[in-house]
Amino acid sequence: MLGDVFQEGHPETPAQPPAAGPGAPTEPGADRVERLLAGLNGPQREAVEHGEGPLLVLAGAGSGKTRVLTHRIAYLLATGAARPGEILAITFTNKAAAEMRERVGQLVGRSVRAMWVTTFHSACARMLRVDAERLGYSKSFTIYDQADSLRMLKRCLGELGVDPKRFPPRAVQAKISGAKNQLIDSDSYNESAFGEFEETVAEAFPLYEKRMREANAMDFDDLLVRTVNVVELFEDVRERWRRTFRHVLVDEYQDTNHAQYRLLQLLAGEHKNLMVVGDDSQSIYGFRHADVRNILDFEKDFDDVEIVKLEQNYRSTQTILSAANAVIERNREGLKKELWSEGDEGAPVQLNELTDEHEEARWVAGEIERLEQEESVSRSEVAVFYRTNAMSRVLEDTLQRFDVSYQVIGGTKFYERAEVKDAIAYLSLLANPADLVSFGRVVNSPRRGIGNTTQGRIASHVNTTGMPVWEVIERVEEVPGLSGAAIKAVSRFYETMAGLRERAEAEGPVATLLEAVLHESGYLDALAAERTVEAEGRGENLETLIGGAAEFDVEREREREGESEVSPLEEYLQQISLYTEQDGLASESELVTLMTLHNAKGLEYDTVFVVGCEEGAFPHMRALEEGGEEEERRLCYVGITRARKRLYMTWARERRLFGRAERNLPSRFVDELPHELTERHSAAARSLGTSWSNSVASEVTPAQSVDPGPALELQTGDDVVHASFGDGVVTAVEPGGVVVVRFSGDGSERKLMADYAPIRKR
DNA sequence: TCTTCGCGGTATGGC
DNA sequence: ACCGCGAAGA
Repeated sequence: MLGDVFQEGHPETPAQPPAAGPGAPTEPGADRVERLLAGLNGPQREAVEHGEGPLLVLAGAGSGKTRVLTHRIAYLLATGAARPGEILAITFTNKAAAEMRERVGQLVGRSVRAMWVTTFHSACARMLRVDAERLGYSKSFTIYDQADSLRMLKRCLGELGVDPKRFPPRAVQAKISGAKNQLIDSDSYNESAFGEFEETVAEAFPLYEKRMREANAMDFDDLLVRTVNVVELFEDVRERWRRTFRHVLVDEYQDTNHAQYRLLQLLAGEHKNLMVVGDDSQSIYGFRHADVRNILDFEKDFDDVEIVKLEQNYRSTQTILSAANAVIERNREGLKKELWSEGDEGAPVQLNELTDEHEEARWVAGEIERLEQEESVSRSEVAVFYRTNAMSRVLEDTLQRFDVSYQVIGGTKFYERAEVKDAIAYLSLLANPADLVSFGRVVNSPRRGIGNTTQGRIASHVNTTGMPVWEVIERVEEVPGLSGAAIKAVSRFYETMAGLRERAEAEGPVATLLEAVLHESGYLDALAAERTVEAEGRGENLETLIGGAAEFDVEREREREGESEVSPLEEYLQQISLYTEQDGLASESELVTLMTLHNAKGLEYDTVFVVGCEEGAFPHMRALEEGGEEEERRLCYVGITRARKRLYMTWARERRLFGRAERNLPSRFVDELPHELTERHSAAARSLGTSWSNSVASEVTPAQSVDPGPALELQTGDDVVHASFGDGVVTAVEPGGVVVVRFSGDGSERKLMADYAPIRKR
């Protein structure tokens, strides 16, 4: 669904797997049920066949949990226990939702269309489109992402005269978000606020809520909290959704927070048809207030819970599983589970020490090339995981230089680019005339001579009168203190927008509207006038955006034959505001996949590299400070268990952070791996000539043969390739790792740091 | 009002 | 190493 906007076409799913056949609907139920159960192991079958009432499936990594969920849904349909429209299946990420939808579709065909298979946030947004008016929002409320919400909060803090140096807006935002996820409102927060900082938060909290409501906007937390509010406050709403969702299924239950838990209780507390699937060992979202206790206490929270444990792993080699088990065993908290497999022993875990992040990246790139050439490993079956997004940059640079094409999941997202946010903000303002943050974003972009002063006066007029910003600019002459020039500029802006608004209200295709917006606002003209490569790139991004909108239009036409309660524009905005780039770029193409460990959950690859395994980086220092060692270890467990056949863990002795070189020890998690499962290599020891570690098996460094290796090895006469200067030849090697290279392109001779310059041997 | 420059904070993770 | 913001200049 969401994900489809940018996914390759629509693989118009033939939707009928061999099992169900075209005759499925008329096939006797018993047969269909038998086919659904065939191929499931004992515990899996038990979970699928579960009758009414709460069910907890403790599913170890790779134990076929999605299979159980999808088959359970199909089973409910096949046995007549539920109709498609009565199913609510919740996951945490859009990617997981898209996959689940696809796989359910393969089992049950087009009836998947009537089901709600989505994320918590999407489900809530959808429910709120129906009922938000009960809480004083209009249906067309805007969803603010973290950046938008921060802008709003900064505005509020400014209004209160809070010094941002003493009370960083981000910290205030985190506090408010934390409170909301605990379902603590601003009044109760105020009562328990302690100390200067919390008292400041207690002051900002209600104002922020007020301004958000005036802007008819919700942040991500609001989506959950407001849904809980509306379901809790209004009996008819509660009854409606309870009747609608007679079966609720939740994936990754270990990652639910209190608000989500409460919502599930409200929706499923009565009929109790709640199936939750999860693995406490993979609980890695404490930072966004997920509470492992939810899964640990599920048995106590509901009566007559059936528990099924899935421990047989169908994914990884025994070596990888043993490594995972060894790591997770160190945690004190958690339910005992032991993964086992009928599969092969497999290759040992490869541990590699490198001198710095550049060498690490080169090593990974070289090893990917070697695997491809010597073991015919497809690049699409290779993934590189890192702890923080910042680590992707060096990897990206290096892979590019090695001509290894890759895709990055997450990270700087398409929808977070300035030009894309601008375009969306125009649309948001058209859909929601009170959207002050979007107004602030677009009113002077492109430049219209409406600067900070004018904007500030408009904003405070909005605050004092409580009128939507749209109405304020419609009657801009009433805003106190504005110069004649400012009034004129704002009026012109208003006229343009009013024309666009009429088009929006005609409810035509979103793509057409978006194009009109970009043209008539002068946005494209301003871009064109820049005449820079960057501006060109931004133009291309906007074209991509329009293309995506066009796909949305087609999809909407086809999927929902006009039975939607909201306008196409509103629906589009909702979709993309919850969309994060999972890059449908397709797994068929030969791309190596890069992502954070958090993003990796739920995925699997033949070959996995976990880079940056250093104390301080992973486990991350900030996480350790917050007492999150166990969560970091679970994150490591998640990373390890993604690998089917080959697992590499690498670390760099030195890594640049904020431009400063930091020396680090290998991650404690590396040391927690039993020696008999690993093979340890060190390129660092060799190139530096010294080693801090005796455990380095220096005779086992076969990977070096294809690694372009530490550039220190360059000799006069070597042919090299530089990322930007192209081909060249080494004319001299100087002490301190400096090489002199003459480039054939322009004949220039340059001194380069062999270790850091983007060069490699030919 | 807009643009440029320089400083300082930043980069744990995501819906 | 990069981005955003404020101050100062145009």
